[in-house]
Amino acid sequence: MSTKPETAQPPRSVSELLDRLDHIDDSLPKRLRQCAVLLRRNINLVAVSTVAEMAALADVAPSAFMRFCQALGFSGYSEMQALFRSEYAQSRPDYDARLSELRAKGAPDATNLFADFAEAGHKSLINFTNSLNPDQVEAALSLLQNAQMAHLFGMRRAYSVTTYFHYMLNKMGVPAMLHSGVGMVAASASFRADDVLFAVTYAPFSPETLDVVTEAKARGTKIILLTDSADCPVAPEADVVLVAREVDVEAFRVPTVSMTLVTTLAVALGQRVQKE
Amino acid sequence: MSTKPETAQPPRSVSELLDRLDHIDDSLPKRLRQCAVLLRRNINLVAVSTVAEMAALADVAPSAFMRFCQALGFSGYSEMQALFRSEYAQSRPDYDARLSELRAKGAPDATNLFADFAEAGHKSLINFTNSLNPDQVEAALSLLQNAQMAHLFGMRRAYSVTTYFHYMLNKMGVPAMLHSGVGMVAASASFRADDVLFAVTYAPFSPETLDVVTEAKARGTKIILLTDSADCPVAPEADVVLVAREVDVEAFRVPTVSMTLVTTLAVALGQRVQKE
DNA sequence: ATAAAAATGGAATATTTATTCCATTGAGGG
DNA sequence: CCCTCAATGGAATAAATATTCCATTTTTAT
Repeated sequence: MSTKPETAQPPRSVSELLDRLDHIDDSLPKRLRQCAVLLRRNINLVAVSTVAEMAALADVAPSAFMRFCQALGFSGYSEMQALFRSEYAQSRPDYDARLSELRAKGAPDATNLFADFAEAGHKSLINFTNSLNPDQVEAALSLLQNAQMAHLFGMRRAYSVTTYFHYMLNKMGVPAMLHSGVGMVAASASFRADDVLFAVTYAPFSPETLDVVTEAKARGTKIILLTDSADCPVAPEADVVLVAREVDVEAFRVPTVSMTLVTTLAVALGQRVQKE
Repeated sequence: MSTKPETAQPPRSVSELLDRLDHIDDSLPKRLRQCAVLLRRNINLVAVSTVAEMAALADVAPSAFMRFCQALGFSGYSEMQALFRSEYAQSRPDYDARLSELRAKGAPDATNLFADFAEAGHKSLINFTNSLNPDQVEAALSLLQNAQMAHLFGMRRAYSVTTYFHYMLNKMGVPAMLHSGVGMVAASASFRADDVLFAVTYAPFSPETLDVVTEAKARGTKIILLTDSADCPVAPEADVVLVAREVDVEAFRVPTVSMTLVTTLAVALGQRVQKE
């Protein structure tokens, strides 16, 4: 109400802050924009860094970063940092504590093991989120949506994933067929050119799945491949390759990312089918 | 090498710190033990709090907390905090940033959806870890270990879970039988008194699974029930009930916790079987 | 091309926060 | 019961950090 209240009230949450960032982004002078870019890319650092450190990362003088905070509506860096710190403290209320308690000597092996697998799950989800390519997901969705029928194929550990995908697709009203591979040598007999094959296989890749992909290719069926490594021998045959790498614990894995991805695909498809 | 080097070198990681905490815990004077307890329960706060705040939480003078840090081998609070800050900065390298980027307007729906499911997965794992009861897991393990045969039963969404459990148990060399429920009205015919039934069912509970549990009970077969609510009608019949609640997104769920739990059980069993 | 306005970086200052010191209290041993 | 030594809390000091100020540079408008 006095000088130049770019934005009168400070943001009350990190997401509110990011919104505000979107709005003023263009009207910002050079140095302050550098700060904005850095902040977007490193919001996680604010809670544990000093202005000087943030400024250095943004390649900007501390005073510039200071002005940036004020342009955002804060009284200064401290006020902004307080926001991040409180959100951080709330977001993991007692999880870390619980983990440390579990890992303390005295906790049974299995409990420790669960803690390890849970941690691996977190990391897997984080890694995948970081490397997620929206275009590929879109491509997979459009193949699935345009197909007459989705054939799901996966052996061994991959079978659970196709099983869940099948359940979800059914639920969403999307035509899908689950191939179990057992006693179904002729699975590929039903593949048609206007179908899509959703094949899941992890290293070491099961020969059955590789064969099915090859067969599908020959029949002109579109192919989506869900695997854990871009080195999968049939990757070149696929129209879309989705790579879901799971962090392991003593060489064992939970298909957390695959399950999450497959669920996402099914729900997204369901939404699109309904809109038609 | 001079005065009283309780512990010469400072811990180099948070887990190393916790180890050290275990060792010196007993020999600590009253106030310092308060600090130790508080630290165990709130390790997540160190990165974003001042000594004064930590001391207040521990109900201790700042100088006492200071001495506590030194007893742990640090030169002071700052050095200890630096450890937590660097681990924090590394653990979520750019995940928050990525999430905010994904959720920004402009990202495709499916990508946003994945971010939501990933977030739900994190929360589910955290919740379960927080409420995990080691005794129940131990009880389940001992039933599985002593059984002649483990019968796995689950319909619909639960089927993927039993499917994966079956795969893992096979891999670990534990005798297990997967019942699909389809065309197997007589599943329970094979239940024996020295077997165990591992039944999985989520609300709304499928009648087939409830029947199978009832039948198993009648035959004297031990029962482990994995479900998402303690209200499951057959919970009273079960010898062990494992409750895995999944956080949902628009009423849809990924069975992240169930898959993780089942994997844990299988691996833990495998380790025990090998040791025999 | 020039003046006015905005932006910038560095240095000075204020504030917060960590750390040390010491007088007082409390516990354990003879 | 007294002496000794460890432990404690509060106050004093030191260090780190945020914040402001201002001289200088850069941009913009005319």
